Amino acid sequence: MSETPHRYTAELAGQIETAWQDRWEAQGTYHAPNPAGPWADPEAVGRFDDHLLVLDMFPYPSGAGLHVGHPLGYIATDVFARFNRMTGRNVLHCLGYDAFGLPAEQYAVQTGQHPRKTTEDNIVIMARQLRRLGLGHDDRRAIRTIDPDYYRWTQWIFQQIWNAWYDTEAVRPDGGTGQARPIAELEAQFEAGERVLPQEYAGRAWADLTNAEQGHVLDGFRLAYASEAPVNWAPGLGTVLSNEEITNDGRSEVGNYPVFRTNLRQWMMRITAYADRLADDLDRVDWPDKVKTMQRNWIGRSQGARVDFATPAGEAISVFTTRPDTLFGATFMVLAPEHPLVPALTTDAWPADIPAVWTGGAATPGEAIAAYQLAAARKSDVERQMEDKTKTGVFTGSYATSPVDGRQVPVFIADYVLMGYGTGAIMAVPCGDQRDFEFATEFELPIIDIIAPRDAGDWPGTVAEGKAFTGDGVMVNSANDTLDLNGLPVAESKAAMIAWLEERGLGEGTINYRMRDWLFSRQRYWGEPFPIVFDEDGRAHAVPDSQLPVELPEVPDYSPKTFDPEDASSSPEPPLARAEDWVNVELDLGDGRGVQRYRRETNTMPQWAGSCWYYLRYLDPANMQALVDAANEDYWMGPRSTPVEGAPAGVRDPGGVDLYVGGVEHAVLHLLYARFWHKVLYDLGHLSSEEPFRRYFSQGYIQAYAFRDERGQAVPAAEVEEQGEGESASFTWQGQPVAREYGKMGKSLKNIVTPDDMYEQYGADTFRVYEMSMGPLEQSKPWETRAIVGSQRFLQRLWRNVVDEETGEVRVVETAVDADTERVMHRTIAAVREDYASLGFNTAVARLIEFNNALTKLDAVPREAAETLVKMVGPVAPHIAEELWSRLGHTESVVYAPFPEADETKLVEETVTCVIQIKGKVRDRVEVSPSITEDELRELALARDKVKAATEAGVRTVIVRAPRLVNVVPA
RNA sequence: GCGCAAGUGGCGGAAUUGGCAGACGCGCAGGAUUUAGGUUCCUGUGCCCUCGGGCGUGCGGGUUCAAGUCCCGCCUUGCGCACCA
Repeated sequence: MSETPHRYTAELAGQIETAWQDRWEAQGTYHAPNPAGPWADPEAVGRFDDHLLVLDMFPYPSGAGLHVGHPLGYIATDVFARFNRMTGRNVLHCLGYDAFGLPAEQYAVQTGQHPRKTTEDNIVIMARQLRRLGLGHDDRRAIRTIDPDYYRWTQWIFQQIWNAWYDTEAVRPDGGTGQARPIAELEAQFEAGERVLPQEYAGRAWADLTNAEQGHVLDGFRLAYASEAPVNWAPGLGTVLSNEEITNDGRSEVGNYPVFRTNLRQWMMRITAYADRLADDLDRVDWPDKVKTMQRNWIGRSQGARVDFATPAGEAISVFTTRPDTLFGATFMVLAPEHPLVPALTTDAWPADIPAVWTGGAATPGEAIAAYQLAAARKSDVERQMEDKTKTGVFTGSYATSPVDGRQVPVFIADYVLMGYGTGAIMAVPCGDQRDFEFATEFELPIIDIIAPRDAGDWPGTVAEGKAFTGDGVMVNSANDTLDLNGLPVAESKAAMIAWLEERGLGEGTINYRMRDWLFSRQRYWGEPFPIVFDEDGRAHAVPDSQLPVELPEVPDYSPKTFDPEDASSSPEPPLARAEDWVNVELDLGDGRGVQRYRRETNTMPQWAGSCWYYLRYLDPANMQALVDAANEDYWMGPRSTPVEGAPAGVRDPGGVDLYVGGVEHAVLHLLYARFWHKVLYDLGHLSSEEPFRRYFSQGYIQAYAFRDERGQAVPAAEVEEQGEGESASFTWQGQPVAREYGKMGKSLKNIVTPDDMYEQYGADTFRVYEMSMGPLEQSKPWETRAIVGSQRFLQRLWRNVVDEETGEVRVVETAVDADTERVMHRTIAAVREDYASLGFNTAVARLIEFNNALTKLDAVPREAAETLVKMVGPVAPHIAEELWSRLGHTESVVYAPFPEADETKLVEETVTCVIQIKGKVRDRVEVSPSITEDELRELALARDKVKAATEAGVRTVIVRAPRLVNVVPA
């Protein structure tokens, strides 16, 4: 038997932790009351001063289980949530599962096991791992996207979006312009003749259109629409992907398969309608600048003009330019190889007197164009990246007409112009654009300088300089009979040019976006079915609310048909298409048409669908009448009275989740999609908040070292031994040298450390404290298992300060706290409060350790000091805090105990150390009263021996910053 | 190439507004307790030193009585974007 049977060991910690976890669960300790809805408890809500919604990114329940990196953010939000509970807030914190997803489906394909089974098994494992961490989650709200009660609302939201159009003219209640509105209102406008029909139906009245034609018109406006468009097709995955899911080198983010552009009929979300608001409203949320920038770049808004160049083919070439001011310098045009006008512009024979390089060595333009198009199509994006950026292209044989001066400019095709951006065609201004300059040089094209640097008398011109001039300057060579830009600066010239073009119908000022609409359908089994059916004419109809959810059918085979990853000519075949009985149905949609035969949509929604809005369901998960009761949404997420820090003056607060913590890998995808859906729901009147995430904090990652032997094989990191230190350190495994690398934790790297290992060896509280003390939350940092003992020692000392290790008796004394300890205590309270509130958990833990160490040095710990410390430890190490709190004689949980408040009057020191510097170097120290005056301190300092010795030649100046510093500068 | 962030002991990291660089922890060294190991406790721990002091926050300049912190120029690493018209 050990001499210290009541020592805080991993084993005892484990007993304490699981016991408290059971108690919390049984008592519903973390249930947050709602003001309305099925759980309405306004009385309980009324007992709180304020409310707080804390959110973690929605986890996917991976079969691999968690490693020690995963809980970092969950612990951080838990500490923050617990701290806020202790300051009197009604805190909503919970976690559900983003449970649709590719891995479960792929596993199902391999094993024949239903993905639901795999997914649910994984959730059980993950839930156990997370529960053991002691997170203060409201377990009633642990929703799962795969549950029909949940995806019923995912489908409902889809309907809302499908049944809406974007009215760019509408004025919102918040004063902004542009709003989603029900499609029925658009139909009414057409019916009443208030809105002109699209060009296709020009001259006809709404009533004269057939049903199908009316449907077609409306489909052109819906925010969710099916369209035949170029999409990213990954034959190896058997599905199409959104632009956001494609890596820089043109492969799938999942699985790294080649992706091809193919024309397919697919569901799209009209996210581009929201481009401006998505960009502008970033100003109103508190997010890292880095993430805001990434979203702005993705949206890629640029201001410029559309300009038309007449061509012999009849149809003009329309280009987008951000520099309409440079139109006089346009000396040629370039179309993307896939541009639709290319065939019409390709002439039968080369014009006379053209440089040989224009022809690409071909006998006719047709041959040259065909060869170039083929080469461009064959090149994957990867190959385009790898090649050096020498400009290539061929001449079409045609000339376009410059709208400003009638010059004939040759039209080329070249792969440096992308079909996917702008209009897929550019006017090339070699003097002002480096790419155009390079092309012009390569193809012996004229270069006209139309902008000169300001005050540059002897500027030799761009040709002499060998590069385009892209700086600010003044216009030259830019005039015709009715427009003279010469001498004007850039900004004025742009405005003048746009006005001139618009007057003549040659172009117009416009805004272009890089962002495209969001491809929303996938050819997979394990996702939400679309609540859409097609009638025998092929028209899409929404399944009415009353018939939701449209549940996933059972199928014999979960896999979409996959193909040779390189087979670009293949096309998708979704697994649901094989469920014939499910696909072909007779339904009464309640639209007056009675029972009809329909075919169900066989694509499913992407994984983003369920994760786009889960935070709303957290607010009211049991509500069967609405996705969230309006009062609950308003309570938890409604706009706050003051805008976030850093928001421009005068903006309204958009509301949203008070704190969202998660990795930056979702900066564009999830965070953008969720914002889009949220804004649609706001526009349609379902929400009071305009943004989903009022404050987003991007956490760092916990990384790890991995070791490889000389053959490059990973060896178990836990068994590697280190020799030496610093730069001369070397590593061996079983005596053989191994090389260290730094990066992710992964099975194949043999460096995974799991939370379960840590619970077993140290306990959950120790693990929590360690993760929080490793460094700032936003920083990535390496995991080092051996350092965790520091956190264990801290909790052991804390335990020992309260509990006798031999007898198990509480050993605090009922005496008053001495003045020194009291000062340390109040200083700790002040610092820890501030640190917890600002997510500075590493420094909070450091303060707690300092205070605990101070108590350790006392002969006996006074109750007040112990209780204060226990309360402050509560957020970061909740189990030991509860246990000590209870042993100290409290019957109520410490979870809602008021957080200690610092007494200002107790913070003041009796004396402070004043540093005496001579010429800025510390040369002496003296204890002084904190209230010493500047004059007193100056005299005191000048009287010191060291100062006298240094100032024999006199004093030049003395800087006094009472009471902490005096700096004497000798003459 | 463009943009952003970061470089502090052997390691992770601390340092309101410019005002004692290295809090706290790991590791390491020494001591006490212990048969021993472990544990626990105490002491020390930036580098150099002739023990007066000198030098130190990626590098080089600058501003200042005073710079990790501000300014200019570089270097390195990480992240994002990348022929975006």
